[in-house]
Amino acid sequence: MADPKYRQIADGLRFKIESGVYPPDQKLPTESDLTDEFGASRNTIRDAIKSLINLGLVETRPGQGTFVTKRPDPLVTTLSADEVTGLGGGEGAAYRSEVSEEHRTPAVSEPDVRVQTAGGEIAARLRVPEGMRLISRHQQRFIDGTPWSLQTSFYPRQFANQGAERLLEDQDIAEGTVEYLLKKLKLKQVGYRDWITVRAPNLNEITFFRLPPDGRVQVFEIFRTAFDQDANPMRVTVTVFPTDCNQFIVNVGKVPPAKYEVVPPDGS
Amino acid sequence: MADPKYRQIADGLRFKIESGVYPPDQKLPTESDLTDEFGASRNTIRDAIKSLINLGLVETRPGQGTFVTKRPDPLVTTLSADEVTGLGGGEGAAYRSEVSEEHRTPAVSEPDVRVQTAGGEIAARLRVPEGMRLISRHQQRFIDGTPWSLQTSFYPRQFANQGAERLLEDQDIAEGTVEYLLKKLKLKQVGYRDWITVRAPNLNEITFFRLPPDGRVQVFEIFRTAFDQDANPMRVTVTVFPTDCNQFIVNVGKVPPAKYEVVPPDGS
DNA sequence: GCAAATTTGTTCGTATGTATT
DNA sequence: CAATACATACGAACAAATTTG
Repeated sequence: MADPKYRQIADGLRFKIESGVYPPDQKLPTESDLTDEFGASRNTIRDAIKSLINLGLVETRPGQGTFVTKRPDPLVTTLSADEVTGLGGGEGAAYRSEVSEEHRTPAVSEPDVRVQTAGGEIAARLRVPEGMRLISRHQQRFIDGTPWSLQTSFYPRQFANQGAERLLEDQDIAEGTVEYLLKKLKLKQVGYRDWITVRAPNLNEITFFRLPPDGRVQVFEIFRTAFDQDANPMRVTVTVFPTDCNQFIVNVGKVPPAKYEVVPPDGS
Repeated sequence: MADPKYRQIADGLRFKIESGVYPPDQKLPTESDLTDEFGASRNTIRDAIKSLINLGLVETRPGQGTFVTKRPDPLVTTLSADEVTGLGGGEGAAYRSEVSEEHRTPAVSEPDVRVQTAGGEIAARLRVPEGMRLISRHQQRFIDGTPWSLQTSFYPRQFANQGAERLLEDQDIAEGTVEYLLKKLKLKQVGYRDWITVRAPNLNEITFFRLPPDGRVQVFEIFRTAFDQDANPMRVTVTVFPTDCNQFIVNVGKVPPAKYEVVPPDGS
């Protein structure tokens, strides 16, 4: 009798879900049925169900019931450069998203461009003093019309004075900023580092991605620092994705395409 | 008056936390103080605090109070191979963990070795029929004595018959399995693919990592498929890390060491 | 070292609101 | 419109952990 009652109930339901007694999309008994089944009050049943919601195992729909969740097809994004096209593969226009079925159509908003001062996080990655002026270019990305990622790129403000004026214009740079900066500033991107973190979403992100407001769905935050031929950071791009429908691939060395590894539902 | 009261309270507290009125480690007012401050019942206050817990903003300690969380130093692991040592950097003995201070000492348990049949997930990645017999080698990894990761590697069962008998022994393979398989089976690992996902922890993981049992701290699950010189999968390694104290780095092309990018607390 | 006070954790009861069928 | 099912909110009681006197 160590565990509290709501946890015992949660574990009991969890076992039934994970062992397939309640398969995905199945409706669980109603709260009042569970009240009888477990001999607990409705509030205690609800505490148990809340913890299953936190685990992502079930979702509740007012007026309908509680249902075992079925995860949506994940979007898979490759972070490493394409072996064939070489460095920068997937850069500029968008991250490449493979293993996503062909009928998926990406879209990008026009950038929201600002001049702002560098905060600690960005300043450290760009290796500039805190408070320096930066150009930030913020874009929203969609796939099949649904919000997919939020992306912000930061460049030193002086890039615009040194010939890359279009960084300050709120229009997409069609050839990609990698090409553009090479052409205008002779800055050649020779590599990049992706720094992958996971955190709770902020209010903006909850709104944009339409996440549950309690923050149980977290987000990837990926910091991409791009380096020029002198090994200096030339750009920092921060991209945010919900964790519940995004996965990432990193290829190292010689590897075949990922298509072969697409996987049936469930596993472990 | 659209939002429910507990959410308004949560947003109010959240704002105070994010704007620094309540800095990290600060104790929030007690539940009964908040009851007076917001004119809500204790249960409603508790609902608000629960949602802040889900967001990872606060933690409660029975008998003490509610405190603004302070995130621990993350462990940063590089997934891409080392530029200098070439392919396989960080393989065999352990993933490399850089930017972790030098005084951190890793440890690995002896492997738990089994012969089992391939499930869908692993079978697809190893490109073998489901139900085929596999050798699994499971290890627990620690840093400074605290649980860090759970790792399981899968190999085709017949590798042991073809000369790599030690795969079946429950002892660490000191030179690393990459070297061992090259020596014994002439299988040269020419590359690997890491597939990065995030999910809720299962009961094993909650126990091992000592995560809160409600699953609000999720885990990275990284599938590493290693390929041989014929572009066939020779190994699948699944590693699980808690997301709250682990981050990952991917280097592509020519990049300087990551040390420069270590970042002060907070940011946005 | 112990008892009291403080603070959060669990459980129940009850009432009312809102979404769906 | 009525019935069903989940969501929110309040009140109350006791338990468990911790600090304080």
